[in-house]
Amino acid sequence: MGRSPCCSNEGLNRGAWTVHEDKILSEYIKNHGEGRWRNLPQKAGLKRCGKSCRLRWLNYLRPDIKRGNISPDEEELIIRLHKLLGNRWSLIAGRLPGRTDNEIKNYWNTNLGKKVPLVQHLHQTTSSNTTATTSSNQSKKPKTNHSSSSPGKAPLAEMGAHVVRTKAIKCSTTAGVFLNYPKPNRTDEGVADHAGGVVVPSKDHDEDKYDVASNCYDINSVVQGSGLSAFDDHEYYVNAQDTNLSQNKYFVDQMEELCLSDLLNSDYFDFPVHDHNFVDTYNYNVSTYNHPKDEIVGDHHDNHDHDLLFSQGYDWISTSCSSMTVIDPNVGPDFHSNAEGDWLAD
DNA sequence: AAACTTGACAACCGCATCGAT
DNA sequence: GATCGATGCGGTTGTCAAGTT
Repeated sequence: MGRSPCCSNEGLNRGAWTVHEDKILSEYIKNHGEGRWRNLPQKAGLKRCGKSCRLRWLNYLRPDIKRGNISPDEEELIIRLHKLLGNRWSLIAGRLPGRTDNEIKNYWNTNLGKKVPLVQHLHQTTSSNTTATTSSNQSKKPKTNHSSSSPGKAPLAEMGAHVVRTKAIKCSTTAGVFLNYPKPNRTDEGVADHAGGVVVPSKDHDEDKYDVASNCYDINSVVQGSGLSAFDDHEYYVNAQDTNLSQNKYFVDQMEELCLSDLLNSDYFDFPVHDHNFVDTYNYNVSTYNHPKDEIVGDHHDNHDHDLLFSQGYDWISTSCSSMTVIDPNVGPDFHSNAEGDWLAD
């Protein structure tokens, strides 16, 4: 019944790794590379389960691990990313070069989970009164006792934090909703930059993805269910190797300014327009946004500054326009949003 | 100084997802 | 399309050091 454990525990070491074990593992991976974790212990001569080896390598032995205290900048970024992404530790870690998901998770649980509710509360009480009413009731709840092991969960819910709710699906196929990326105006010449738009599910096709209980929308299921090409987080917007803190902060700024989750959590059902002209605009732009490993976009360009987005967009848009509402501030006439960034205003 | 509490972090576990067949 | 092994993710637990009583 059920699946068998990844490895038999018989005769295997558990608990803290010794220096000797670390050395064996490091040497083995240096010579043979990562992967094939299940067979690795046997081949390397370690009495550990493959999972344990993988974890040890990823969280501790990897050469690019950044050691030392979390800087204030990193802390701020963690807080903001957590507000946007929730407990998607691997995604958050992807924006913090050299940090591991485990490290960030631990840091959150022991530090930020306790102090962030206070910070967010202060921010919320001084910000404009545009948040959804569903969160306001929750924010008035007295602070409850939280398990020490997961202090980050309840405060977010109580604060009505605007988390993009997603399934705990693998990072490599996590869907993204991207805001404010450069994309073209349609002009006589063809392409010019302006503020980006938002892609949201359409009511007709994706209503079932809406979680009424939590007043959230399951972005992943929307994208997957719509037959869309999902974005590759690692490559598109969580590539630690290609990013730095300031870039990542910019990324978060863009997300926050437009209150992504407000939009998703609120009244997008009322958005009226299926703008196929805009879809055409995107298609027009596809070749501008290239990705190193992109095989969908035929043309290749040097511009990797924008490889955050749309290298798979061609397929994404062209195959799914019938089930998507594409919102563009410069195209659609009558958009409304709760978002504080009011480019969707009348 | 001993007992107890708390914090920090490493490690484990179960499950979801991917990708090959 | 179904199955299964490999992998990755997030929640949870275990352990130890530091701080407090």
